Amino acid sequence: MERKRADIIADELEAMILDGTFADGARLDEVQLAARFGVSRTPLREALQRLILSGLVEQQPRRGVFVKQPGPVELLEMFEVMAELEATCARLAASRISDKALAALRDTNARCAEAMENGDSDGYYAENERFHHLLYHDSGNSFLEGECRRLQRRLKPFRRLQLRLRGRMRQSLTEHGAVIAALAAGDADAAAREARQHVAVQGEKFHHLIASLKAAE
Amino acid sequence: MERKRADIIADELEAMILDGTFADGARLDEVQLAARFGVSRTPLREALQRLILSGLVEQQPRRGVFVKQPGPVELLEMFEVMAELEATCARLAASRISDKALAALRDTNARCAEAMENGDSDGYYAENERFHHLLYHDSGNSFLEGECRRLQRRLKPFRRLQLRLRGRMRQSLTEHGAVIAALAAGDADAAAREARQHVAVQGEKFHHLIASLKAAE
DNA sequence: GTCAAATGTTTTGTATACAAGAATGGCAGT
DNA sequence: ACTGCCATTCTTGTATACAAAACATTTGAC
Repeated sequence: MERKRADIIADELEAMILDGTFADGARLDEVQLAARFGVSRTPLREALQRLILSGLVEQQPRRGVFVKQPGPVELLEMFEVMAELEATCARLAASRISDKALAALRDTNARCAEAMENGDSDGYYAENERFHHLLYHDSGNSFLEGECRRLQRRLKPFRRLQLRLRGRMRQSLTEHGAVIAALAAGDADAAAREARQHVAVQGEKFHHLIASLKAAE
Repeated sequence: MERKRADIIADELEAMILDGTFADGARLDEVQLAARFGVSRTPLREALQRLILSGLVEQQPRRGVFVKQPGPVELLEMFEVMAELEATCARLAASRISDKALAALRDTNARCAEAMENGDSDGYYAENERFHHLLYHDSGNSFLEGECRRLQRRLKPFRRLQLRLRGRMRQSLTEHGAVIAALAAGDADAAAREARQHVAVQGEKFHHLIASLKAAE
């Protein structure tokens, strides 16, 4: 199944925006980008359409598309929704999860611990992401799973920054453990609470996040 | 701010799909539709792109796009997510809602009651929708509000069907009251529970509806 | 010198033309 | 009669050409 060029370009553009290749508010010039990718405007516009709908850029009719990096408020809102979505996954998983899936969660968290001990930040990140994806899946609701993945993907770059905070990995690990324990006990409310708490960005942490963002500019 | 033709076409196509103008699995022929709307393939393809991303149709590369009506399982999953999203709105609103907003909710529900007494099904539907949109807004999280509206819009046609069930309007009204009461008391957990229940019931009712429809055939 | 109108340029939105892959139908061979 | 292969045709994907709207610049009047 061959993907079309527009798909590839959309992915590349998305990566570039998330990587900060384009500044906030920068205009994405169609002809310029078309030349850069070696295609005509048609597939490029198709790619832009996708970015518009995913919310990464904004279109002003007859004027062009501009990258729209989320501001502090919007970011906080998205994290809040992410926390609630993951809480929902945990709540549903509490009564639906299988022993095998529970074991997989434990296994993944063990690998997180291992990566932490080795000081392997990238490895930790990968296993952490796996943990969350497993949780989404364990909700037993594939639509929910999809929505979670979508939002997580959007928040990825900001989440990654958070990991830099000192001691975050160890704390995160403990929180994963709490979620697992609640799931094992079949306690839906506790599982939801722990998962929400794990993702929620609050007070001081948020300030740090904003500060890192500014520092990264 | 002038909308472009592609936007209008996208809306019309969406309405047609939701109205059942196209059967499930039907192919949307580009040239045919372009002729029908009196435009070239370019804006039409743009409109199709939007439908693809909103999940109403599915694209098979090099083969075309096909309408993808959600099956019973997917539908139940979506209702479940809707219930949880609205529960989240209620939870957040419980600690954030203003007296004025609370009054607006009460007001809207009163109009629901009025419509019910008049046997005005359409009026009830409109005020009910307004009630839910107010709740989304009262979450104080505009990103969440947007996600809720998006999913609600997707579920609209199915939601509408279930109003036919006997006694549904009265029950719905009572449930709205319970949500309002919890919000007034500032009880986040209760508000979440009531809102979740209110929407979840719709999912269950949907089962009944499916059964009735099949029985009626 | 400044403001404004007009023209020219750039850029988006749309139409059409072209290329390539997939479906279809016929033909031959068994 | 049935199956496999080839050619034709149809459809999608991409490039280019055209139209119209926004932006910039220049020129003219006060």
